[in-house]
Parts: sequence; structure tokens; C-alpha cells
Amino acid sequence: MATIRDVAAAAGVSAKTVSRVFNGDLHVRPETRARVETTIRELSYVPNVLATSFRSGRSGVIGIAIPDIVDPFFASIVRAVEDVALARGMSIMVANLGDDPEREHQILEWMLSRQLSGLIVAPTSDDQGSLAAWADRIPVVFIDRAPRGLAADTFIQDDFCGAFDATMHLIGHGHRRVAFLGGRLALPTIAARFEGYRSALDESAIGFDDELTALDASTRESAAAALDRFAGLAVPPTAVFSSNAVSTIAMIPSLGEHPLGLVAFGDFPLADMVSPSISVIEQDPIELGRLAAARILDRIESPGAAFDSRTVLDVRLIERMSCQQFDTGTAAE
Amino acid sequence: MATIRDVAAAAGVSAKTVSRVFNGDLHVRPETRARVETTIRELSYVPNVLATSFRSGRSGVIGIAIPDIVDPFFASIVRAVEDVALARGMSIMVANLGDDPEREHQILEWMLSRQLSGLIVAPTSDDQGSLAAWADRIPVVFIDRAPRGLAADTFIQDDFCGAFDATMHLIGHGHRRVAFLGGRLALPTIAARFEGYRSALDESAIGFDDELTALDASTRESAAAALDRFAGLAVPPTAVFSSNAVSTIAMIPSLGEHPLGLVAFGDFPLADMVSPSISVIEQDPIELGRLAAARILDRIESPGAAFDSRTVLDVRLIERMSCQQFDTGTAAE
DNA sequence: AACAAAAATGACACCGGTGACATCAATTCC
DNA sequence: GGAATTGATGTCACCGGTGTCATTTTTGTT
Repeated sequence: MATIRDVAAAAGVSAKTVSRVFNGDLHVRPETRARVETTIRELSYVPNVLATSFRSGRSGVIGIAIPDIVDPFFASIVRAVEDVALARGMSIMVANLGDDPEREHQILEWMLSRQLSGLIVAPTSDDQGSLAAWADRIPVVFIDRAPRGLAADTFIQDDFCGAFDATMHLIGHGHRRVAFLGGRLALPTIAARFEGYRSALDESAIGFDDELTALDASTRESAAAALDRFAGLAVPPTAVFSSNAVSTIAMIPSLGEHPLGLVAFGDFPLADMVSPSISVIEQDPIELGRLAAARILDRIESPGAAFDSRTVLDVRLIERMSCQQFDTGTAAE
Repeated sequence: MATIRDVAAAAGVSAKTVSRVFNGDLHVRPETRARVETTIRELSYVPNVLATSFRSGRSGVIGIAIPDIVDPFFASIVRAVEDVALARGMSIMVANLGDDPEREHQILEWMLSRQLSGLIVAPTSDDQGSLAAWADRIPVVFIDRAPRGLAADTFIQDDFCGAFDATMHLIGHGHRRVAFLGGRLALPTIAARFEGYRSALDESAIGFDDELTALDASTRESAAAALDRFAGLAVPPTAVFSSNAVSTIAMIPSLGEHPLGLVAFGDFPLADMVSPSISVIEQDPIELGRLAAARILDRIESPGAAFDSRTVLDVRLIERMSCQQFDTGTAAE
């Protein structure tokens, strides 16, 4: 592995001059540059990134911590971030947080100690206060889920309105008993969607019924159990608002047995191919990722600058078939 | 940001002793250790990873280059690799190769110049010969797709047998005209699956018909066009073997219009929920990722050791409904 | 008590690229 | 023509942790 000094010796110049050539410094005589470039090629010299980043104190790596890379929503975010980073010669380090707040803390701490140039987080826990010490040293941006216990740049989508619209849409189809399915209320996204759901009920003068909320529906089994419970109610729901894609996908197998109107938060592959096709609130993970990465870059370039700390992306209802089940007023009450 | 020398000064010892404490060196007096540990906590000292990795010459980062992180198959691989890496205190750097061989070359070269501790690649191009210079300096492992123009550790699944079984299964259901759908034949996976498909035809004394092969079916439009073309044939196929999940998912919308027997290579979310549910050859991306990561670790630990250079994982047919279309012998010829 | 052996600790260079500053040559300008 | 400016190149220290080896302290032995 040739070093810059090897090249310098072979080309009969100083290491600094080789450095200049590599960095496109203008103050190098053309013939010197040519000679050095030839030598570089001959020795197939590749600068040691570790040395460069050590010297500069910044790794040129953007960390991105998400709950689960297998979820296409987060995978899209990661890809968008990677595109932006790559265009700037930076790389990304991915970490899966899972659902365990304890693990989140450890992993974030571990990433942060890695001299990252920036960190993008979609947190799982309900308190990110411990990141404060880091956040004023390196850019930290939150995505999809707002931080708690910490003020930082945040890029989220309009969870409240999306949920409100979804619920309203079901109500518009004649449903009076609309259930709320899935997700941990501890997550800011789910909390906001829950609020949106409740507001839509209020707005329509439909009372909120505790019994129509099922918060554990992340697996097929638990989703089936939730729908079974709904069906056993004195006045069962005729429609469901699913607050997240995982729950939506989990409940699909049960939909045959329990035909219910459905609008779900979060599009997913094949949502239009299952039967009934699922009406969803569509998010834009790619834009979210792009914006977050761009903000990291901005913060690196202008450490002191002021930016909108909170960006909320619009969401949009994609109407498919699942919202039209029983829309003629079979609804009880 | 406190350095090791700050801690040393504050604790009244040398930097080396602080280093020893941090690295669990046994040759430190208990009281010294206690004093240093207190100081470390007081100054909330975190060692500079950049310095450590610079000194050691290795970054502690495993690179993983895949066609597309949004594909759940590759996402699962990445997650498995991350789990293994994390357990060893290493991190992963993800890069999406896309479908462009040129881009693959650039990105791989770029990653390799980053002093990676190891690299895992699912290549897109048909020649990885240019990696040879790197491969004998750092561990490079291929996954899902065998390398060409380079000998290196490889972890793949049994593409030939999977395709053979899938095709045989369709033939077993009475089909005599079985089409082959999708994928770039330049990929070793697709090539092997194509061979498996043809062997099954041979074995069953069914002649291979060029017209029953459609290699461009990566989008809904192209898949629909392919199925349309099949339908227009003098003797149309009654079944399809789809060689990859992308094509399978792309053809699902057309399945309503063109009811065909189907077995597909590669399981995917909701494959059992579309109608008809899709019979698939199931792969094991998690095991693939785990093995690849473990091999990287092994190679790091024992640079000279001999390992099986080629590991082939078994695949398994999951029978669902799509293979049973027309299994009563509507098949022509 | 005397001395060897072992344990604890320290001094210092080094990894490789680059910023700060110095030096020397070539131009420019009055 | 000589001072001032600009350009090309070099010298050297430095980033922070740690391997090597030297030195000091402690422990064990007779």
C-alpha cells in the first residue's frame, strides 16, 4: 500500500506537493502535476481515508438509525439518504434500532462515538434527551418521528391530518363505528394519528369508544385477535383505521373473515393487489430522506445557521377498494 | 472533547496507562484503575475512534454492496450482517449498486478505498476481475450472486435446483407449456435458474420453446406486455416460472386477465395474500447474510486459513395456490 | 537484608495526510 | 533596477491512541 511519501519520493517532490496534486490545488506547475500524476498511477496510490478523516476530525460518514431496514418505508429513506451522501462523497452507516428503547440508547451512543459527520434518527424510544450533549457538536436530524426531550431538526409527515382525513373518509362512506388499530402510542407518529382519528370522530359528532381501540396488532395473530374482539362487541365496528403499515399488513389475512371498511396509514407494496385493495394514506419516504440528508449537509457547511427546525410533509389519500366495504349504511347505531 | 491526554493529566498518570485501563489491560494496579476510571467518567471521555482505527489501519467497518436496499430480500441480508457485525463492535456501510454495471464498478472502487475491514457484495455486473487487487488485501465475500473473473468466498442458494423443482412442480400439475419470466440472464442467479428450468423441461421430454421466454418483466407494464405476448401465441403457455421476485410482483396485476399456473423464485411479503396466493421457492436471506458476515470475521481473524470457497444453501418450495391453476390438464399440445 | 523476578507505569515514536508557515524563484510595477 | 507581489514548493508539526521498549516499583525468596 503506497503512501503519499512513497509517491513523493518516486516523483522527486515533497509529500505536500503530492497532496496538492490530489486535492486539485492550483498552485502546482503543470509539469510537476503531470509527473506526480504519472507516479500516482504507477504506484496505484490511493490516499488513506483513515488518515485524512483522522486529521480532519470528521469521518465523512452519515449515520442513519432506523427501526428496521426491512420495512420498505425506512429502506426508501435510507436509499434517498445514500444518494444524497454519495453525491457529496460521503458514506452512510446504517443501524437497526428495533423496538427496544434500551437498545436504541446503546446503539445511538455507539454510533455517535464514531465521529460521525451527522446522524439521522427515526427513534423508537420516548426520550432522546441523552443525545443533547452530542447534538450541539454534530448535526442530528430526526426523521418520521419527532424527538422528545431534545430540540433538533425534524422532518416528519402530517400524521394528524392524514389520520383525520382517513377517518373522515370512512365516516363519509357511512361508517359510524370506526376502530383504531395498532401501533405503540408511545411513538409520536402513532400518537398524532390517534389524535387525528379522535378529532375526526369529534368533528362528526361520533363519540370515541375505548373499546374500538386495539393497540397490539403487529403480528397476524395479534391482529386477528383484535379483529375477533371487535367482532364480539355488542355493537361491532364496521370500519377500521389502521395507524401503520405493519398492522395493516398483519390484519390482511383476517380481512376475509371480518369484512370491514379500511383506510390505512402508509402505503406498501402490493397494497393495490390484495383483495380488497387497501386505501391508504401515502407518505413520501424518499423526499423525507432527501430533505434530512440535505439538512445534515447544510448543517455541516454552516454550523451556525438558522433553519426551520420542523418540516412537515403533506400526505395524500389514495383511494382504493377497502374503504368502500359497507359504504351503504349497514353501519349500526 | 476530552482526549486521552486530558484524562491522563487529570488522573496524574500517563496517556498509556489510560489506554491500558480502557483496553482492559491486566497490568494496572486496582487503585490506579479506579482513579483513572473516575476521571474518565468525570471528563466523560470517549476515545476517538478515528484515531484508533487510523493507528490500527483498519476501520472496523464492513461494507455491504447490494443492488437495492428496498428489496426485502437484500434488506434482510443487510440486517443479518449488521447483527453479526454489531456483536463484534463493527459497523456496516451500505451501498446500493442499482442495475448499472458502470456504477457498480465506481461504487465498489470507492468503498474499497475506504480501508474497509471487509466487503460483502451482491454484484450486478458480469465481471468483478477488477477487484482482484483488493481481494488479496481485504476479505471480499460474494453473496447471492457468484463473482465472475475472480475467485472469492461465495454464499449463494441453489438456484438451479430451485428452478428445476419449481418447473417440475408445474409440470407435475399437468402443464406442458411452461414459460420463463423475467430477469437479466447476465446475472448468475438468473442464468442458473434458466438452466434449472430447461433441465426440468428436458427431463420431462418437453422441448424448450424460445417463444416462451420473456426476459424483460421488471415493471408492471413490461410484465403485462410479456403475458400479452404469451397469450397471443399459437399455442400459449398454461403456466409460468418466474425467475425472480421483482418480476413476480410485476406480473401479479396481469394475473387476473391471464390466469396461468405460477411458481416463482423468491418469497416476498404478502405472496400468500394476493389471489391466487403465489407458490414460491423460498430462500433464506438471513442465513446468507449471517454466513457471509461470519466469513468476513473469520478471514479477518485468520487471514491465511482455508475455507470452503463456495457455500450453496438449499431452497424449498412453498406450495400455495398459484401452481394449481389449470392443473387438470387443460394444457395444450 | 539483599537480590532476582514480576508487575506497574512511563517515554516516545509512529500511523499518513495536511495546515501553517517558510523559502526561493519568477513577475510585476513604479 | 530594486522593491513588492505572486506562484511553486518544501519543512515541520500535529491530529490521538497505542506498540515497543525502558524505567521504576512491588513482590517473593533465601
